[in-house]
Amino acid sequence: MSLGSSSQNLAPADRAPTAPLPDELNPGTLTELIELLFFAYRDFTGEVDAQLADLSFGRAHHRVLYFVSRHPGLPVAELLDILKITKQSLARVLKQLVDGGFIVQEPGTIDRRQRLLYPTGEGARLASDLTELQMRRIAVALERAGPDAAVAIRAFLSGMVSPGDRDHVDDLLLAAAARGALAGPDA
Amino acid sequence: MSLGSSSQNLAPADRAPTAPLPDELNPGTLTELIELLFFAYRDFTGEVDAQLADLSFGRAHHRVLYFVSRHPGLPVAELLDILKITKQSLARVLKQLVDGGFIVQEPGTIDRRQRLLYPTGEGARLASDLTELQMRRIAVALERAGPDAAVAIRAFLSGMVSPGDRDHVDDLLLAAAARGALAGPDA
DNA sequence: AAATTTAAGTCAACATAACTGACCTAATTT
DNA sequence: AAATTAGGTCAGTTATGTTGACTTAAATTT
Repeated sequence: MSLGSSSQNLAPADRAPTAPLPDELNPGTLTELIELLFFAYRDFTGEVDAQLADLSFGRAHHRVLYFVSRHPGLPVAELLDILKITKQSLARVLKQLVDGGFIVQEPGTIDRRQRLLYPTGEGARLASDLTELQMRRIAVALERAGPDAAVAIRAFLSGMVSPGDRDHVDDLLLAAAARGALAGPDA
Repeated sequence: MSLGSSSQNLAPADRAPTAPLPDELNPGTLTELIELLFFAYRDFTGEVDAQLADLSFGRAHHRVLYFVSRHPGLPVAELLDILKITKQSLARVLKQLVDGGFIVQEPGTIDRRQRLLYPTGEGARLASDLTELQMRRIAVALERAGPDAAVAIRAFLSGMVSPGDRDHVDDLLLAAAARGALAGPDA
């Protein structure tokens, strides 16, 4: 439409009667959210990356360990679909986690071709430690947003997921919630 | 709406009198937000990555082009601080953007050691195209969250930034808003 | 029962984006 | 004049991803 960045108080002339979208959806607000998302994610992952560097693991290991701990019994194909990487990429990282004793692979009982992934005790403990760091950060952010905002924030983040994958993601979350996996530090 | 497991309407029995922290800060909610953040960011960046692959550019190029377009005249040191990478890492990517005619470097007028980074016309156009994709995605997500939530979401994302950097990030956003840079698709 | 498909693993080569460490130039500050 | 700072550069390394080709074993289809 028109507006430069935020809203009013420019030359009032060319502002005209065009006000079709709610003020919160103007480019200035959207651009700020884009930028904040970058900074938020940079630090959200950076903290955990730093922790993992001590174990000579990287972000890729964390992602695998996280999803396996959160969804124990996850088949490899499902993990690939979540991470959107190739199985060759996964293989190296997964092997290191298995060799290190953080994850075990069990043949599936209904389909014995599958390798279902489970965290070991140590794997679960490590995952829980890292997740606790991230939960703390989220809790801080949530307090600043006002805890009432949690529902809206969840809707926002879910809305960022590509439509073709949104149902899948929601299913995953539902399944995990029903299972009560990785309940957290107090579990 | 979408919510996995939000709150009420479970068996009312085992809900008990333990409510020390606000219901929204329980581990289940925090873990869901962790997970949604991963999926949201995965797709938020994935869409743009796919676009850039056609130009044989990657996410690193996008980040540089984005910040230079959003903050024209950015000194190299400031960009390094934003991206939290080394200057050797930046060098390769920046060179490709300069060689490709997307970014120019001007010596600073007050401090002639500095190289201030500016987008070219083509650079600004490309940045704007990519940003428009991301704005659309954010707008969709914001509608699902309810546009009133924009303020809370901004507070949330800002709260995710590490405390030592939060003021710096807020300053950056303020400066850009005042400048009105990268006005959007119509600019 | 044989043929096909699927889940997973593996080997090899390669690309990108980060890293460390050492060193250089030019401009500014002390 | 000396020291510091902004930026650039060369060389080597690591982490994480990619294609493509091929294998095995289990399930499914014909």
